[in-house]
Amino acid sequence: MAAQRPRRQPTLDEVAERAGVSRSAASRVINKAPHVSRATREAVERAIKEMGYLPNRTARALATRQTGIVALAVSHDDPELFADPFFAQVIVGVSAALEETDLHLLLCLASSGRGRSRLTNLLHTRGVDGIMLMALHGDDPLTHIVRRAGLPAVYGGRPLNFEPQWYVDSDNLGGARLATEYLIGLGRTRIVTITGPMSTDVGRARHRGYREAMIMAGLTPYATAEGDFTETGGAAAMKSLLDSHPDLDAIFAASDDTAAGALRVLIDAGRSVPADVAVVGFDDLGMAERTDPPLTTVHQSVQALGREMTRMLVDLIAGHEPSSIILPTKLVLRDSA
Amino acid sequence: MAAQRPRRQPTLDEVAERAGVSRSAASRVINKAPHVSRATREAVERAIKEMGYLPNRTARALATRQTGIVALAVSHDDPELFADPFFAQVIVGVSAALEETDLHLLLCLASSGRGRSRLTNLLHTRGVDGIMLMALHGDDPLTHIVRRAGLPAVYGGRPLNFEPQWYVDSDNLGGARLATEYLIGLGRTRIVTITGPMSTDVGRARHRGYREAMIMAGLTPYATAEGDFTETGGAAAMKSLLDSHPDLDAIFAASDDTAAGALRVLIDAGRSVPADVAVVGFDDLGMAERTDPPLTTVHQSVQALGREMTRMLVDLIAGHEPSSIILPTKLVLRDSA
DNA sequence: GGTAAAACTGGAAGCGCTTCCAGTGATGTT
DNA sequence: AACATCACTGGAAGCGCTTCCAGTTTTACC
Repeated sequence: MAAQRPRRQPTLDEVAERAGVSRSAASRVINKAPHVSRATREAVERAIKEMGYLPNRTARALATRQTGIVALAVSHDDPELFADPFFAQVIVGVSAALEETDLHLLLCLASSGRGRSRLTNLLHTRGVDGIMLMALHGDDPLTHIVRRAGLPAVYGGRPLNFEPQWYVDSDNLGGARLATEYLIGLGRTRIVTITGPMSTDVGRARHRGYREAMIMAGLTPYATAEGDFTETGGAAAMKSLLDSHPDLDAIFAASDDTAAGALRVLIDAGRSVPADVAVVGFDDLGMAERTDPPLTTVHQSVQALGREMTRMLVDLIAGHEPSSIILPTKLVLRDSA
Repeated sequence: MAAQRPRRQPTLDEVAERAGVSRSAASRVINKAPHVSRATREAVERAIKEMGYLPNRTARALATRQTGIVALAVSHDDPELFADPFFAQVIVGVSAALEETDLHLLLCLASSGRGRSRLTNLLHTRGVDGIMLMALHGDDPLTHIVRRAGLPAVYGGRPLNFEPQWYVDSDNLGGARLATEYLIGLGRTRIVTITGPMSTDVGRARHRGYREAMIMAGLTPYATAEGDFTETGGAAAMKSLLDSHPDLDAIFAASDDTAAGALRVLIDAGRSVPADVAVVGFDDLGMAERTDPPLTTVHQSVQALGREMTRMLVDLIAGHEPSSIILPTKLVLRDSA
């Protein structure tokens, strides 16, 4: 048995006929437009209720040139990246914000070439009213496509190469500085950092925060190893740092995963945390509570990121002029520092 | 400065005019319909290329009554549930499958009442061509709505109250049996289980698998405590089991989070794992590798779940008659048992 | 009571596409 | 040579809604 044939939804014409008014009148009451007499409105409302009428989205979209859908695009070569809890949090934030509107969320994991061209097509064919972009790599062609499509667009996090007109970002620089200053305040001086990929803005900003804090405190940045935000990357970096600077006494890791990897290596090397080596991470997306010892880390509010991106996009679509936002980060003290 | 005005996309009429043919002819070549002469096709194709024409999605949707969008709905009261890595994996699977089609994914976190009514509206207004439903609680009104809307629908996991016509599910029963049999094979006899919520089908199926394995082996199910799939829930259940059955020698936990909580309590209570107590979890979504000791667990392929749901829905939309699927689970041996 | 302005109304023209249909010319069959 | 058949074509009628506009009624005000 196939899906049961739905009984056809009534159309506006039918509603109008039943209410004994013209289609335009009916349309006006549905859209709460002015110039509708009380009698007309009530007749139409009654007919709507009786017939269970709901306006057809597509038809309305065609007439108004508004789809009522916004896209969230995660453009990254590795589809598994999406498994990072970061995105789930973004989506929770986005959804919460959309719930206060009439917009729906279209999710686009544009990893492959095909995925990207599908997204491009979606934009060019006016399949959505606006787009939120995340995790672009530096010279993502999507950037140009979005521009050329002239579609309202907001960025989550800044791409490396250019400053988008509208973006929401966490205060990575400030957070990194905060973390490093805290380590300095603890009396540590041989503070090293494991960065994220230097090919990303996040990676660079968090590194820069570390350097600035060190220099402002009159210390020299003790050592740097590049990680990739992953646990294994963190472990590898930790090993090489331990080799080259065995006397290090604190670490600022650019992500909690990185920190977790570092932590493991440190323990294995017989260092006690935080007594011998203090460790601070970045993100605070759950993982930080589950390391051993629990991780002191810089908290960023990812749901807020999603929420603010959405609000910004909604504003943009409504024709307003929002301004970009940087969300504060804060230090969360646990046991690793 | 507002988003730059996009230069208007050319329409089919304009393409037809440029190619010197009628609109219907142009439409035919775009849709690769028959009855198009070579000359016509080439003229139209040239015009399309020259003008950079792309058919307007909405207009096409109105004419064909197909939106080219499918929904994935997560209907659950707690929006945070979505943060569970499970859903990210589902989405990766869904996206991969959709990439081979011309469909896009609309994601609907229908937690609040408002969220649900927005979803309802989306369905009734024919905003999507089909829907995948997940995480419904027993008597979710969505079920009826979907039915009434007569929309192609597939379920991810079975709801408690009824067997949907089309669903994809992991073999929870079989997995639980596998886990328990393994513990039995280890020579354990005082095997307890911490279940998921008994108000869910997953919870019940995994419990039933445990009981069946025990009974088939001639053992009596030693003790059961109800958990809620979370780490804290697992810890609480573990405590009470340890109280009432201090001599237990193995645990089948209905999820890895549950197992992690149990593990913590066991270690704190001075039991060694797996020597004193063997522990097996369920899910294998990353967490299992990070517990101490790493968790022996039942692996379910969540990406496959997403992928198969999608394929099933696509089939359904195409008018075919797919059949429901149960995906095998398998035991992954690590150190906890 | 007369006028100007305002409120209301329905007809009609879109939005950009698909698809049915009747008509044309080309091809094939006896 | 007459006929049926087929591929092709463009006109026209949708899909279900919004919105402009011109006309009609009401209201407000002197």
